[in-house]
Order: sequence, then C-alpha cells, then structure tokens
Amino acid sequence: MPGFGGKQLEMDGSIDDKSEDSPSSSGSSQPQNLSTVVHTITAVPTAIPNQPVQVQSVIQPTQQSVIQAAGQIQTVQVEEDGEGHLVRTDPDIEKRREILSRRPSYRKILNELSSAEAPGIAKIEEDKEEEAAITSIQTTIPSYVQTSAGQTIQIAAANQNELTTQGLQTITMTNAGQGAVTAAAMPAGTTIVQYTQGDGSQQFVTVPVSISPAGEVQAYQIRAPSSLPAGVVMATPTGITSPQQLAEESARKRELRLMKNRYKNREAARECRRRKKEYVKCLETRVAVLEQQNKTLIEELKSLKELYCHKAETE
DNA sequence: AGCTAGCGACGTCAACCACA
DNA sequence: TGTGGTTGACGTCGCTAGCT
Repeated sequence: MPGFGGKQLEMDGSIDDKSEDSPSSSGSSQPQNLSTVVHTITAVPTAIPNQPVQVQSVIQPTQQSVIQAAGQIQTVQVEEDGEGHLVRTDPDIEKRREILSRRPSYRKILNELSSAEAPGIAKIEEDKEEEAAITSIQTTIPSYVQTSAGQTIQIAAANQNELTTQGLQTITMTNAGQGAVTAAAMPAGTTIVQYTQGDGSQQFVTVPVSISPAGEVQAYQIRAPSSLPAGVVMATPTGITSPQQLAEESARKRELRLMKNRYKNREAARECRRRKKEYVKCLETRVAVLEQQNKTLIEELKSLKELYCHKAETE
C-alpha cells in the first residue's frame, strides 16, 4: 500500500468511525488477530417491524450495538440519520469522524487528536512526558554500561542539579561489573555507549575510552545539545587539538549522527505501527457498521416487499 | 518435555514525498 | 537540493498453542 499514510483516507461520510485507541491495544500482551476480520454483530435490539409505518424506526436513535471483533467487545452507539444511513454517534466518534474524513497523514491526525481530549493518543503530551522522563533519567544516573572494550562501567552523576540546570555535567566512570547492555564499535579511543534505563528507555553516550586496566575514574563533560534527540547525550573530552583527534571527532560525530537517525527512525516506526493499528481498527469498525446497515436495508426491503404483495392481494 | 508453526512486536534500511 | 517524516519490506526475537 504505497503512500499509505500520506494519502487521503476515503470515507463515504455517511458512516465513519474511529475506534478508541484503548490502552490495551498498545500492549504487547493482548492477543490480536487483525488480519482476520471476523465481526460478530449483536444488534441490540434489531426490532424489525412488520408494519410499514414503522419501517423508519428499524434502528432506534442512539441504540447500542455490541461489536465483538477479534475478542474485543466494543460498545457502539448507532443512530440513523435523515437519509436512512446508520451513523455512529459516540461523543468522541463525532470528532474522530471529522478528523478521519480529511485525514492527510497519521501524524497530522495524531497532532489533532492530541489537541483534543483523547488521552490515549496524546502525541504531543507523550513527547513532553518523554522529555520529562529523559530529564529524570539523566539525573538518575548511575547507570551501568559496557564499552566496546568489553568493560562494564558505571556512570555516576556527581551533581544532579548541575546537570539539569546547566546542561553540563562531569560524570565519573567506574568499573561496576554489572548491568551491561550494548556498546557500538568506534574508532580507536572512542566508544558510543548505549544503555537502557530501568524503564526501558535508552541513552547514548559517546565516550572517548581511556579507562585504565584498573578501571580508573575518568572525567568527561556530558552535554545534551538541542540537535540531538531526547536521550542522546555527548561526552567529550576537553582539549582536542591534533588532526588525528579531529578525525576521530569527525568519525565520532558521524557515528552519532547515524545512531541518532536510527534512534529517531526506531521511534518513528513505533509510531507508524501504532497509527496503522488504529487505522485498521477504524476500518474494521466501519466494516461492522456497514454490515449492520446492509442487514437493516435487507430487512427493510423484505418488509416493503411484503407490504407490496399484501396490498396487491387486497386489490 | 521438546519441537514447530503462527503471530505480534521490534529494529533497520530504503524509497518516497513534502517542505524550506 | 538537502533534510526530515512516513511507511513498506525484511529479518529477528519472544511468546503461545498444538502436536508428538
């Protein structure tokens, strides 16, 4: 499906829906079978009147239908518009329908949704929370990392206030021998350290490695420039002068840029999948509503036929 | 218990597109 | 034209259910 997210999502406008992105849907533990669309629609109530005069009331306004999709139970409010179309009327559905009908891209949708009250998909607020979390992470060092030399080191913040208020921090690295995660191979003398915090978030630190065999403490300045994504910090030794050091610095920056790109793309892919899942859920719900509408129309047709036959017999 | 297929989630790369 | 965002494709991993 090329241009999946950037293209206009075509909705016919008569029936639309965006199912709520429930918290459970983003969890990995929930069994999902989205590729197999099996909707069991229990219309409550689907009172099909025998009298033609009641045909217009086949679906009562704001009646609820229970849609069971892939093991999930959703309560859907269904309402008939003036033209016999079934329309979902959940309060948030109205808003989301409008959003979907002009959906230019998932990102835009999410931003718009985030400005609304929908808490589960508040992209912007999530970012803010993430930023806050990163700040917290940066101040909750020590963390344990492993260098490319196979050493496990502990990064300990000497002064948390200094880190947060000035963005500049001297960290100490000591051999700890536990909690290692990963480290990227770098030019001689440098290492990009990737480590995972307790909450699963990741940090990157480029570290000129010159740890003594005894694991001597070495001080670096650690900073979080604005050009780097959240969670990426740079540790640079002071006083780089020689061409070799400049080359190393250049290679280090290049590696950091690549890592930054991977990091961002990783996040982007995660978001993309989340939006795609929501999109699929939306389509599934729409299918369910359309099936319901189709069923109603068939019943309506049947009733009209009976009325017509009965009328023909009496004449 | 061990094996295997199916599935979902993830990370990465590459291609495409919009925009400054 | 460079850059960033988005998403399809691919490979991998972990989990689970079914089978032997």
